[in-house]
Amino acid sequence: MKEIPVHTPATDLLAGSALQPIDGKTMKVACSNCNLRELCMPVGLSPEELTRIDDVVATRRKVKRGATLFRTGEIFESLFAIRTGFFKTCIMSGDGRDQVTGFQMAGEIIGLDGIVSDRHTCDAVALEDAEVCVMPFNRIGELAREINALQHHVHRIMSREIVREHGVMLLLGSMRAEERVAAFLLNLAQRLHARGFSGSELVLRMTREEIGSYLGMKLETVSRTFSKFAEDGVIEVRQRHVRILNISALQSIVNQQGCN
Amino acid sequence: MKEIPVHTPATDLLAGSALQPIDGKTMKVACSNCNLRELCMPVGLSPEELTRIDDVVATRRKVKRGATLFRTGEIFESLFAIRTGFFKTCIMSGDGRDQVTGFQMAGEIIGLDGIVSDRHTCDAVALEDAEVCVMPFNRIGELAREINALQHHVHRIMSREIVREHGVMLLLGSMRAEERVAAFLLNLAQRLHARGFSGSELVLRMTREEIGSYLGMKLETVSRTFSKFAEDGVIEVRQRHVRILNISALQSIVNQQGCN
DNA sequence: CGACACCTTGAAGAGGTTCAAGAAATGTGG
DNA sequence: CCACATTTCTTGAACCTCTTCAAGGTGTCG
Repeated sequence: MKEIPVHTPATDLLAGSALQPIDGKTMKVACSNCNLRELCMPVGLSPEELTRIDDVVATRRKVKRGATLFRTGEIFESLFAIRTGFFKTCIMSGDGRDQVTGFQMAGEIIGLDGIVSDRHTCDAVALEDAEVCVMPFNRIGELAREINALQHHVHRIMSREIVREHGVMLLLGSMRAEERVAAFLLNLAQRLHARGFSGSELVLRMTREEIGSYLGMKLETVSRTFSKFAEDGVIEVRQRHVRILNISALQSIVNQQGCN
Repeated sequence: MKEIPVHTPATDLLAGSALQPIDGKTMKVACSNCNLRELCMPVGLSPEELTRIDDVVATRRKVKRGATLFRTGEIFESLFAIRTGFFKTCIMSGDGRDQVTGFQMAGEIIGLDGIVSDRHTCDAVALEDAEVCVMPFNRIGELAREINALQHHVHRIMSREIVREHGVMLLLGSMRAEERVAAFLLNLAQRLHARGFSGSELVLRMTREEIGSYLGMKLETVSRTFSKFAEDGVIEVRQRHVRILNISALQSIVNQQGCN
């Protein structure tokens, strides 16, 4: 794994404050030499463009485990790129029903839901200590007008989220419990793998209940399904540590056309 | 029964042809004097901007009932604004599972899913004879760079779709059958009402099976639920004609916190 | 008018939920 | 650092909702 010039993390002091490099250079928030750049920013930019892109990130912000990055109803001003940590987003219907709409990890962008109404429409909760890049949306807009690649990138990110949600609808609408869990594990593994982690050794950052909410099933069913997979030798489960022993078995579970 | 405001249909002659104003003025495809403009285009534009926006629409296209506007895998080039008619979008997983991801009506935009990969990732099927405005995406991009309101509008449309899908996830993930159907009917009624139709007199353009796919349940369950609502005097059903008799009853069904 | 697609309804069955209890991990405060 | 409280996870058993299978009815279109 490529070693990265570690950015001195924005100190807690800086967190949440706007646009105040503490000592001019070393603390400067910069996409241009961020190791996650390829995940959250467009590729193939000219050096000048790259430098300008740095201006998209106004500041960084730390979020402690259990704290919210933003909450339903709050004014939307910025998108957030996750640098480290793990989030869930969830919406709550009037009657107190809760639905996890996604789990997000390093390099992913959250906050897109807030654009339409200038207010956030879901909560973003850190499932482990996290740090995000704060990207004021109007600044993104300005730059996107000048840098074609950035404009297209913003469109692609939003489109990607739409497509992802189509996949979730397929999962929720037509898969049975075992298929859902298998698909969930495969998806997590694939995303972690893309970030340089093991593709078979997962540490779940969320509870069974949160998984269940996301997958549209009860926590007991999630637990039972894990146990079943473990009995079948497909995975190994010790609390939140999951090891995938037979990835193709998982894949065929997903594809086995359960209910129609 | 209120008589429905019929939109002056674009003549058959123009339909489908590319960019060929038949007599210079009257046939010109134009957003600036389209009665659906407020639904699919930004408001508050200057007259000049309005004129330029007309260039977004390259042409119109008619789609017969049952035909597809686009299909999974096809190259993505344009977004489509629905002028008349009714569509469903659906994805198909590798193993042949089918999932309806949405129903779209006049003034709504389809094709956003294709941006991320330059290919469509779902099928759009007309459920009744339809006509759409074809808006080449690169042209939208160019104009958005110059007209701030358009840029923001594009972002809002995509964000709105993301938020809509969050709602579907809530529905699929946490509602029971009766709640889903009630929510579905209310949503349809509300959207039709916003377009000047009756908010209580619906004509369903889709089959029970398509409703079921969208709501994650079997067609028989959809049918049974309709019957149940009818018995309870909440709606009246005659095939695809549904009349909402007690809208607040429907609303309380949705909010009655079924399973958690 | 007849073929076909669509819708309704019943009865049996399965998958997932609910309720409950106990075990394992995690965090807290003394 | 240990004991205790709390949260999280697992597992069992009964129950319920929705599905499945089946048959008949209704509407529509060539």
